[in-house]
Amino acid sequence: MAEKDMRERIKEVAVEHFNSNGYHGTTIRNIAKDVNCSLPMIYYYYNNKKELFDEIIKKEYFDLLKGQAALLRTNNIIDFYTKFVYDLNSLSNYDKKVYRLGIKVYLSFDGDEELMEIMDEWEKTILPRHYQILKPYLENADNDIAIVRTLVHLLETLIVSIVVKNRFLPEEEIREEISIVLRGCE
Amino acid sequence: MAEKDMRERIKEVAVEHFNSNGYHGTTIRNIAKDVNCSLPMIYYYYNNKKELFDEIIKKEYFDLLKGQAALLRTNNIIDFYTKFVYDLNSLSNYDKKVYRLGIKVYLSFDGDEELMEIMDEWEKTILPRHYQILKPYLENADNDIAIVRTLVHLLETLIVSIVVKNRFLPEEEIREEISIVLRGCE
DNA sequence: ATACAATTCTAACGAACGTTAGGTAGGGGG
DNA sequence: CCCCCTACCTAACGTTCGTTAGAATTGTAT
Repeated sequence: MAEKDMRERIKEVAVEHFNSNGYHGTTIRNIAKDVNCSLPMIYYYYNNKKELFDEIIKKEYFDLLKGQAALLRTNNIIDFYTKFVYDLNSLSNYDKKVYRLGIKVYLSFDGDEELMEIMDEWEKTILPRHYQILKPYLENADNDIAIVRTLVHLLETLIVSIVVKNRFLPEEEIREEISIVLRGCE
Repeated sequence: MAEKDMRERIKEVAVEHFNSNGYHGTTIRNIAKDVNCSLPMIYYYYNNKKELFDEIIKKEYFDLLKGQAALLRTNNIIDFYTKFVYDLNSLSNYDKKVYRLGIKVYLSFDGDEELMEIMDEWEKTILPRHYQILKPYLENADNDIAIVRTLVHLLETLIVSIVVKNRFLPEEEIREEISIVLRGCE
């Protein structure tokens, strides 16, 4: 009967519900209804509601982030960052929802203290990572750290636009904005 | 017995709860407990939970936004935007929470369709407004619209940092980032 | 065929939810 | 003194929640 692995189907539907209604707004009953299984089925695969939510953030979301962070870069830094953002447009619906849910927790709009701490740890790695990427292109800038910070801030909004607000951002607009911040670097 | 107007006290506590636990995570009982009043007291002043939430967004949040939008500007555009962001640091705790809650609805992490539509209407006014402010300083730029868009995007992240993540942003950092985007304008 | 484990179910538990019915307390005007 | 309105209460309604007990079903190895 199962078209896919039941455990996976539950997680997919859960992502949808947590995304639309938040942790507290999501009910196990509604998940079960959409999965087309009985209610205790959920408890067969996940010990409780929180464990289901945690697995989505800890596994799915961070897998996504780490995949992104490991992208190889071209030799043109503006191309690289443009592609980095633009490719978010074509993320699968599932990945987009996972991403959105992660950002929700990152902004402490959902989830709990424990997940927030994991987010904080990750956040600390962001600036240094981009500084490493950009360093070669910023050698003749006196405000290199500020430029990296500004770029990361801009990226954050662009990511939110695509993933959270579910807008499509044209490549040209992304390139324009990144170019404005990285003006003078090449 | 009432130190303040009861209706106002309920709203203040409600802001706190909606902020920490979201709409679905907030219970009328817990609000009543923190207000130190009985449960039906809430229903004496507000018809139901949703009306309480809606009043916070529709009145408190948009009052805040409109107050911000009406700020007078100095003759130095970088000073103006730096002050615009920096002043968010010293928002009252209540206002900060209202702001945070508004952004949560804006990102459709909470609230309902109806509130989202109000947010969309507001959002449409943002770019034109800043374009009007910046136009005089951008006359010799060919990508003026892109610069305005980039600045608004940067502002969004800075606002989120202060209001949502509850960080303090030093004036100098704000000024640096805004200057990078507005490089060449004065 | 039979035994056993993995998978899925029906039914129900207690607790907490939003909301309401119907009361009490107190003060100001007649 | 009594009436009535405002402000507040206790108690309960019906519903839905997360979770579990325990049985039915299915698949698989012998």
